[in-house]
Amino acid sequence: MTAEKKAATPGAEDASPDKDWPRDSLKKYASSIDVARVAGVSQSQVSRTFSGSSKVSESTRKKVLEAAERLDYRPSLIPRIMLTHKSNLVAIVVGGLYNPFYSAVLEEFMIRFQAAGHQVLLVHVPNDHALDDVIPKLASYRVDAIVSALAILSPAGAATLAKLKIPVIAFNTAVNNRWVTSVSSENFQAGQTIADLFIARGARSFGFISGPWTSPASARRREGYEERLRETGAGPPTIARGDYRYEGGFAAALGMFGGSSRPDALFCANDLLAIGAIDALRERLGLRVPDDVLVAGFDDIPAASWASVDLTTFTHDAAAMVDETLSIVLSAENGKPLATKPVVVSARLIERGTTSKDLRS
Amino acid sequence: MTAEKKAATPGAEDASPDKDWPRDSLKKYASSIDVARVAGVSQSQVSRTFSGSSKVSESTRKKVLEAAERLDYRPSLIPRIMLTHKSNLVAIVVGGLYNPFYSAVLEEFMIRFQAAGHQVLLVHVPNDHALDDVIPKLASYRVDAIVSALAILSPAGAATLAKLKIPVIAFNTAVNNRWVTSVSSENFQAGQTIADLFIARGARSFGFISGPWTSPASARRREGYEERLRETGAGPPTIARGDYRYEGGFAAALGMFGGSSRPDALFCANDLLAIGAIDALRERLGLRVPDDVLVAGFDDIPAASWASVDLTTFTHDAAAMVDETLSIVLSAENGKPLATKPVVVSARLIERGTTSKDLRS
DNA sequence: TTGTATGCGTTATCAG
DNA sequence: CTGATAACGCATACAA
Repeated sequence: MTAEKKAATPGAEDASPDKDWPRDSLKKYASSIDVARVAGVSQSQVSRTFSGSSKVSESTRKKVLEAAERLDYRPSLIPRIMLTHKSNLVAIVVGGLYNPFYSAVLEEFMIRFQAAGHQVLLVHVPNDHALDDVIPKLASYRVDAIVSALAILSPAGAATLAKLKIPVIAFNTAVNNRWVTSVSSENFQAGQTIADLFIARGARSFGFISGPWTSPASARRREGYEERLRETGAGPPTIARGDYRYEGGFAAALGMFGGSSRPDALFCANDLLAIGAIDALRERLGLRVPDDVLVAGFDDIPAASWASVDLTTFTHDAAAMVDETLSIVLSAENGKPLATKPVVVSARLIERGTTSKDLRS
Repeated sequence: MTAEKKAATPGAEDASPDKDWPRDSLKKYASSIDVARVAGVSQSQVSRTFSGSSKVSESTRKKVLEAAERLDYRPSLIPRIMLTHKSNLVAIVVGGLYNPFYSAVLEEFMIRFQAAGHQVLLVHVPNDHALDDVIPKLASYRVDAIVSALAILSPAGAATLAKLKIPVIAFNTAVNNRWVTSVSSENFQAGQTIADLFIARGARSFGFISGPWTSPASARRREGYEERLRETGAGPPTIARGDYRYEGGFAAALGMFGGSSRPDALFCANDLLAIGAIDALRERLGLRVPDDVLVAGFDDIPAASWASVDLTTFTHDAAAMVDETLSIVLSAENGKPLATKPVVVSARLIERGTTSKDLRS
């Protein structure tokens, strides 16, 4: 049966003209074969005209372009994926965009990847565990690489990813192996730096509001902070757990400063927590920042520089993060294994109003 | 030549066993043929096992699954796209994620689309004009639909889209035709509502800080505001142009309130502008909000509910927006033309502190 | 139930 | 420079 169609092809150029297109309703796009037929050339020439790889005479080129225009032809990239085993698709996995920092990084990535000729497949996973549900989908779309902006990436999740043999770049994760490269900011150093700053401003008692316990980034910032406090002979900080959100910072600060003894310097694992904490101090507890309490955050989200907030914080070197990631992805495309060392990009202190007071004065 | 390979297939199951896989370095994934060979069944059976559409005997099913496991087989979706002319890919076009409202909507979309079995291709375009560069790419990836969160969509851009015969859902655009459906909030009514509220609070002179002139959403909000002010006999509002960003609101407010005559009620086209304006009033001009000036915004971004901001604003019915969009996309997939009427979802007033004062008291 | 053959829309190879 | 043809990996109609 099907052989019949085939058999008819040899002389088909001039066969049933009405059979040209409105055949099946499924077909939405003209194919190179359709174009070829209309232009009166071979399909190869159409392909060559659009890929530009090979030479085509000006006359055929013109005929092809005309026919293509008439049929609204858009070459499909799908078959190419099959042939080359490269989709030019990069998946970005995010767990939530409520933190403006992630939005900003995501945007940066989109721009850069597009510029490099990649398309971005955006994937949302509510939590680390759900990763297993999404991964097969990504593999099925043959993404070239996966960038995980997930705050946390469990060893189990990492294992799932590793099985796919797809290069993975993960932010702020402890995992790092043949298929997973970790990219983080200088979290530990930032913690140290803030401790130094607080001490220089005359602070005597210290507080820290963390992200989720599972967040390596939060843990590292805290470690640096605690270590430096210990080194300088200051007492250990009071710790409260937040969740990286405004509300978490607000509630944690209420708890930490509601009692009798209160810290006079507070480091928060991110800006959202810090802003929540500041609001709790000012609006609910009647404390002044920085006159009574020094506060610092991390991320340098847009709100941190608002006049009413003016928060001391750290900027990630977003450009470097993206650069590194991009180069990892690109080199991985040549089949090379990933760099085996975690990548660390700088975090720069931005001093603003919330630490501008010398507590001894 | 190639025919030889083909000819060899019949008895190939037991042929050169080393030829099994590490053939070409390009190939990263096992194919259904590889699995079939290892399992000792036909490729069809592998396909059937994974698609689940047809019946497969328990014994073969088991053999197939085992082989697949051993080879880390992940069925590719790419060929299916070719067969069905459906990619299950939906493109979301964004112009910038600096506005938390967009991030939130984007996240909502991702979640819903994924739940509906679609993947999201995220595309960034710096401006309306650049849309033309990106569209062909999207067509080449055979996306099923395009959701444009671009604040503006020019008629030219719309025309480009229409040629592709890809369903487009655009937010807050004036365009609406066979291929482009517009989805917006009740911008006009919101403008009226705010005017009413200001008047009820005893305001006498009014101000408005707009988004970019090209933004239809901003224009509609202003129109409703102005119309109601006119109806009630109040003077026309002082207008300043912002750009939907904090800095724009800050600068615009400085200009509008820096002179001798100043409005005592200010409506801003979005929350970011409003927050910028408030900061300018409080931190730079020494004015009190709401005691001296009432302020309202639009979007209900997270920061609007921060204790230090406490901004009166409007929430979009994000869930409805996504619902509508999703149903449009899904129905369009059956080849039906798009709904010809623009979709309007409700905007609900959220009264907060920045309008809590009665100016006459 | 299972196997065979064919097509989807490209690119690459190989003859002309 | 041009045309035929073989893949790529899967789904499906058809035959067995």
